[in-house]
Amino acid sequence: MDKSADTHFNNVDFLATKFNFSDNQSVKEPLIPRSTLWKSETMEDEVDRSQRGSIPAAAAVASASVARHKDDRVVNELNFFAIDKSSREEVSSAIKSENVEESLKEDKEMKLDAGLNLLTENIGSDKSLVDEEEARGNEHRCLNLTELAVLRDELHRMNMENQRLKSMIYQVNSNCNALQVHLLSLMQRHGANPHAMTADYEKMIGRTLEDCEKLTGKDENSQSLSGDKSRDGLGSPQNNIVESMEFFKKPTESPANEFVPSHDPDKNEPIDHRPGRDDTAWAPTKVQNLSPSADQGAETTAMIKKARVSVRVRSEASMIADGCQWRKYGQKMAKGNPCPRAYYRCSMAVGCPVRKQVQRCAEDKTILLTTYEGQHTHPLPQAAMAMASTTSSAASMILSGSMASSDGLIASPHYIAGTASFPGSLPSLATLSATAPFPTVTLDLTHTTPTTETISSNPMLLQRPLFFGSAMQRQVGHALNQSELLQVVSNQMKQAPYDMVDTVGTATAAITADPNFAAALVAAIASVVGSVRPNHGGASEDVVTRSCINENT
DNA sequence: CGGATTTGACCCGCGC
DNA sequence: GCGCGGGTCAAATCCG
Repeated sequence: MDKSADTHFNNVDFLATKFNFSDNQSVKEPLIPRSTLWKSETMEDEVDRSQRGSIPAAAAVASASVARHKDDRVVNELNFFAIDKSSREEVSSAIKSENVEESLKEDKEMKLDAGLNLLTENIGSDKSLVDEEEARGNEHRCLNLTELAVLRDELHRMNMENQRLKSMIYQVNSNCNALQVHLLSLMQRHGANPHAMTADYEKMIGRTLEDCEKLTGKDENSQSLSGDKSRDGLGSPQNNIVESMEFFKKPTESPANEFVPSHDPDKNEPIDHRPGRDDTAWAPTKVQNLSPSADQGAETTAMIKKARVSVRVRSEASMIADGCQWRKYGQKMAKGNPCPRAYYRCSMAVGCPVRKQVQRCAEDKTILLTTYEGQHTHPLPQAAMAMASTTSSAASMILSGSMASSDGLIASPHYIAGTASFPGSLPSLATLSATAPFPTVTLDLTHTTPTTETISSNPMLLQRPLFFGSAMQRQVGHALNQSELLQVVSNQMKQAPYDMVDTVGTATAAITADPNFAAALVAAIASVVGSVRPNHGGASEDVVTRSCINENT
């Protein structure tokens, strides 16, 4: 991929994953990481303090900025943007000039206020020393009041800026979505011609970059502060892309967005597995008819429905914060574990089939094992995307393995003695178990820092410094909560497009060689590229899917 | 009062 | 057929 494309993905990645501008989410759980967001250490400390004190991140930013006065304001505001250098400079100059003007204006107002007060205080009075002191005191108070007003103004501006950034992120997300869908269509069209596909892909990247440039400052005034219009993509320069996205969605109803895009091996047609359209969506576990007599397609479908993703994290809390709303519907004592297993279902939308089980590890009670099953049928908040897309991509990976086998069991080349680890991921970070009743991918986030040996022995980790190992090493330096940890994993997984594009030629060759692989690959790429889709993000599971790609290429 | 949680009953698949 | 274990249901209860 060319450099510009890299930049684009960096921007998307940063905007989509480093910030959480969703109103409620940012209030409940600030997801601003330490490592890259703040340039000023002192400011970072302030934000950290605020987070510890449960002060919303936005407020923390505002207060930090306010505390710094005008000189630092420019830098602080710039830190909101993680855009490329040129865009940053443009925005910087724009904000600078704006601030200079505003500073002058504020100074004038202060002087004016001071003068008026003095006049008011001194009219018709003898200039005794006491009066003079009183006047000075009043003047001082007035100055403080003015400063307060200025600070309030500043806060207001920050809020407006936040709103604007929100809408920007939304539009960048739209771009990314369009990119994803376009890539899928290209893969389908040029499956036999990797070169043509790469050319098209680069063209598309270029076009989207242009749109991003427009977004990131060249036409700031056109950005709706309310965000409503831009969220819909109406009147935005991305309209054409959004439209094309809608267009490309239609044939398969956005496979990456919904449940696992699979192919009927017999008909070679996409199967709609979306739970909302599935009659058995609310009776998943009672449909355990994985009988050998069933045809391969039905078997695969059942397998997908039962595909699970487990996440192991160390936590004292009873449940990890994954951004979703859950309603507990049962609790059982599981055999061999003194800790009860709790059953939850997603309550963010009526009829959402996603369930999860939460249980403490019998061996180590500090480890919380959360198992997700199913696919959300509704938009998800940013914080929930990583986990949500985990299940779909895991299912797609499982699908790719099962479809390659004749007996419907997982037959991945990684599959050794029932459990497989994946190249490109950290050892034991992601495992696929076929010994469980249903295929389960386990993400073990209890392992914090990989050793030097594990990194050096893994070419994938050496290939790109930002990949899992090093990033985890850097970012797990401080205590992470579950959401942060998932974000770390998610962020690193969003780097996957580089590898994906690098291997796109060989991947295409694999597609042409094995039609069944196409479905899994499309799902994998969809979840990698489409990680910022509102109801379906690519994230930690990408370790699985990308590994699948690498393995098959 | 409405939504969430608790908890015992029930259903179902599986192994013996 | 029976018992066991996992999973779900639904009435009772809790809570904001």
